[in-house]
Amino acid sequence: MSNSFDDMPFFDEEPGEAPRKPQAPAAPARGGPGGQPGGGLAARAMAARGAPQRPDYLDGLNPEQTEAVETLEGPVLVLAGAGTGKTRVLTTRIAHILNTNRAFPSQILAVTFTNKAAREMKERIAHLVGGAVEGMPWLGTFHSIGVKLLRRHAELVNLRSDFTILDTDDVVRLVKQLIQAEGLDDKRWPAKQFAGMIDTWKNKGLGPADIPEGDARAFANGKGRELYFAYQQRLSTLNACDFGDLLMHPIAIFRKTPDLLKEYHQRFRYILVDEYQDTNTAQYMWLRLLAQRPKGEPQNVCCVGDDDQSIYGWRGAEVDNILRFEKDFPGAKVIKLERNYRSTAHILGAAGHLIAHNEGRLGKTLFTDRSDPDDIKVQLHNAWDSEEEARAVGEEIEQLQRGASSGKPHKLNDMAILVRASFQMREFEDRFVTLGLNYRVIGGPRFYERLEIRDAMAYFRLVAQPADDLAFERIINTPKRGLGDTTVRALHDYARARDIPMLAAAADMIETDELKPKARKALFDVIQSFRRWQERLENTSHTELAEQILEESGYTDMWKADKTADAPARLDNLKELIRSMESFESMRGFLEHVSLVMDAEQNADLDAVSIMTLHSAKGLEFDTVFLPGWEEGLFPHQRSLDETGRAGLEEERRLAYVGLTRAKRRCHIWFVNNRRIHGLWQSTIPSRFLDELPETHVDVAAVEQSYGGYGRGGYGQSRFDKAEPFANSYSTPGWKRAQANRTDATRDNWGSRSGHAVERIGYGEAGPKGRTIEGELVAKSTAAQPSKFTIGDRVFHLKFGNGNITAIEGNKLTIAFDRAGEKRVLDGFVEAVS
DNA sequence: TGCGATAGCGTTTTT
DNA sequence: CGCTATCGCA
Repeated sequence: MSNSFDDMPFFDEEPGEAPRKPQAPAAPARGGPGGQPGGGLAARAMAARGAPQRPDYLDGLNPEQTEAVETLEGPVLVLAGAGTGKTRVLTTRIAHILNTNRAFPSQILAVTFTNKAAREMKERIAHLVGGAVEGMPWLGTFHSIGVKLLRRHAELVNLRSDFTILDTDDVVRLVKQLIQAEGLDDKRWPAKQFAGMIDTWKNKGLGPADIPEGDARAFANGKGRELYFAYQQRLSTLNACDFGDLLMHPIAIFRKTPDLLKEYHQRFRYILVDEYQDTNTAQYMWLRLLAQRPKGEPQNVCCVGDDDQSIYGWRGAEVDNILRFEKDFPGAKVIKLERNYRSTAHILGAAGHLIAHNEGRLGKTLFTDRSDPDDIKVQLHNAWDSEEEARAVGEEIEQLQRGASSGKPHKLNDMAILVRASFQMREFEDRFVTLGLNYRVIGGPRFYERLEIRDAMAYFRLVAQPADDLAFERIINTPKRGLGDTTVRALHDYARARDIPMLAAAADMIETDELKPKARKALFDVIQSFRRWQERLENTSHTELAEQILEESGYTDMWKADKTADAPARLDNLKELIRSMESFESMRGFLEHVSLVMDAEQNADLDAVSIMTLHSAKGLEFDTVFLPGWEEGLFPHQRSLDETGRAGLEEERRLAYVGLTRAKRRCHIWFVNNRRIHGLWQSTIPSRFLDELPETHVDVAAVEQSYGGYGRGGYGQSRFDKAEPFANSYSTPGWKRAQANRTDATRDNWGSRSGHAVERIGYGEAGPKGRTIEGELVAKSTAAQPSKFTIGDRVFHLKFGNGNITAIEGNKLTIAFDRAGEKRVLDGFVEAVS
């Protein structure tokens, strides 16, 4: 097999992706009417003759990839490291199944986590097999496939097939109503929290009857279970589902009707799952049900994932699913993909060394056999504070853009800033605005989550699905029609008493005299409007209807009359919404799309730096990556350590690994000495992850100090406080610890360092109460202690210098600094000056 | 009903 | 500190 790609533009693409030969004329038409899936006679004949034509799409795959593509019988686990061509394997495998006539497109179940991944996969398969594959009806996210199953068999779980899918916002509102209906204080028992609990339960595959007693008691004076039951009951009445149900209901259906399950077994000859490390328990159960086969029949399940990139444990993903694969699927073949086509040796070296500090992993080491004369080590920088960090990153970006260092200009599109928490983004944005540097923020508030979009959608939903009470309540008085709380409550009660939708209740009630004349008239008008719109549903194009609804309801007028600054933008968004409906066949199709696919495309034309969280960076790659904020408490994040201990630490480390492995050529890590958190300046110490990076692959860039400096007695004991980090190779505590024994809790200077950090960071006395993880003292947030200072005291602060205390509030001091002006700081950061 | 004051809170995010 | 959500008042 030709595995050389010396002639390829370096680092630009994965191997076989580059020199794409003219598409094979091959891509045989398969499965025409009456065609037999197994019946590629010509192909078989050819194979029989012993001169199998090796299909084009297999060219350029390395041996492991080839094995992963060609091992079609029996369970396969592909452990695909970052940048090892995972998607390529998955898509080629599907192409191979189709091309060898082993199955029709409709007999392949391929599951992804995001719609984006599903979309990409479809495109790539189409490309591979020459665009001939119409179908792949069962390629999609767990949820979208769940919907599909559920629409077919809704009646088995007491739904109608036109059920609505509620999003988080709807769910919270519904839960709130239930909590209030129980006569509970919704401040003491926040709906949001309970909605979160329901979601967690459903991720674990637990219905109201299955949740642990402890969980059930923990909420609402022991009414947790009751509330959960009530919630499910209410969903059923509303003919609605939440996201969790899209997994739970299919599971219930399969369990309840084995015959039906058997049909699906016969249908799905091949099952593929992407990002297997991210599956939660419910998804796992779902998969197990579908993957079962009678003894003797092969389980053609192929799961692809990377345990080192499991970063969603906090939302229910069970890494254990991937770690356990061989037990779950006896006889499974495990294929590791470790040859990396993305990053330079230095970047891989740094990332590999870091991730080796984790215990619970299957163990892979990425390598590249390409050598780059320009291979740059990972650059480690320090800045005095986050402002300086943003300034310096901005400068570096401008230099790259100008081509200052390497001669050729770099595109902003090839650069990204990956942060741990979104509050970090702001400083970069501010800086880039002043510089006039284009940037784009990935993630953040989404198009379909905006108020005006949600309102408009509620109108559409109610027209298409008159039983959608949540939509009804949302817009019945938007724009204002004089249908306030009293009216809505009356309608609500009336509807609940008769078990009918609120819209129907409204139609009833205008016939009675229960409402005040004014409300009655207003309600009458709205209902007339809805009747009108419903009639048009059949014979008017959905985009036209949508426009009419927004016009006639007075919704657009409402925003036109609004003189707040963002009103014009909202009107634009509404237009955009209508425009985006054009690509759908019907209102219903559109609504379904929106409930499942909440993302909107970004403007790809603009050359701009990307700013996003590490989480949303998974799966992406950039030439140059900036990783700011590597400080204890932020990264690894304190809360992660507090809440999930060592598992949390390991997940944070995987996040760091994900960050590093996004970079193709250049990776810049930053840490600062001072960061403002919740409005208070806090001293920070370098992240322990920095100490876990190998000297051989990291350069410590010159530390520039704007002012101040470390000055008074080192307050971190990290080697990064000293002029010469990496004094001797592999002598760092982290590395030694990893080498010594992965389980042994050696109390090296980690403990003292973190303990020290605790003091300086001002989290209070960690002291004996601090939690210990593997010999590392983890800072524990504790209540503030009264300050030892008094107003008027003269104090010294590392960042701001000398000043006088003007106010004290617990351990928070307001100080008028001689140079820096008035600031609020924690008292742990200042020293009395005599 | 609508706005201004204020209490509370402050990782990560998909579907 | 800055955002949001809710409350109380006009």
